[in-house]
Amino acid sequence: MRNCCDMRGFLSFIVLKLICKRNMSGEDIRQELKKRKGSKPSPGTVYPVLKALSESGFIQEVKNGAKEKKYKITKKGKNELKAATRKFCMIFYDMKDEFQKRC
Amino acid sequence: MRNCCDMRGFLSFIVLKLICKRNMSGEDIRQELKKRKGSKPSPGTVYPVLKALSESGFIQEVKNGAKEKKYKITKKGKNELKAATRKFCMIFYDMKDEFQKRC
DNA sequence: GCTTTTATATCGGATATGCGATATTGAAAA
DNA sequence: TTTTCAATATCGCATATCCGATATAAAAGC
Repeated sequence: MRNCCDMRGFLSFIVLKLICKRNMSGEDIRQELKKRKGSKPSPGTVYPVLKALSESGFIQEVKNGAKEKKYKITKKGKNELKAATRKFCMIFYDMKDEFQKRC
Repeated sequence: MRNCCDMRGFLSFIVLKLICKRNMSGEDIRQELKKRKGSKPSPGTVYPVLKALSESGFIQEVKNGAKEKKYKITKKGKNELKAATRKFCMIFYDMKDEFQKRC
């Protein structure tokens, strides 16, 4: 997640955040993003992100015998997410109020 | 702000949000982003965004006689911001908690 | 065993973003 | 008036993103 929070490409950030909450597969992630965004990201969008996160050591495959690969976040990934979250909150500082209004 | 919240390019979103809070110039915005991000975005980053927002009718130049151009948000810009904010909150739903922890 | 379906993987390409460099403008200072 | 400086403006470019298409693989159903 080299350039996370450089103002473009928050996808890997979100994906890492999602996997942090619970182990997820590529399909799980596509589903979840469909719920949030309205549109389901294409396979060519999601899988390369998973690969990159995996190669960076931020997530790790959980073997469950099935075709579907679930990923879990690693220690390293948690640290990365923490740092990215800090940045995110600084950048989108104002959004705090919006969330409060809404939730 | 055609593609706001398509997961890349949140800069125009932030800029619109900032200008909504108070009238700002390009320099003001660069300063504010430096505070938040750590690095000051280059002129080539900020001014084209202002131009685009202006051409879309989301912001409007405020004549103050000075060299510095202040922009204010327009009615149309407010609507756009509102819609974008709604999307933002849906996508980054989880971040609500983070903000609460932090602020 | 064969077909269908579902999930994963990869590749090429279009796109827009953000930067650096440079030019221009206008105000203030000298 | 000229110089200096700060803010704005524009241009070309490298880059990463995300998509669509396609391929592979594995499970399920028949």
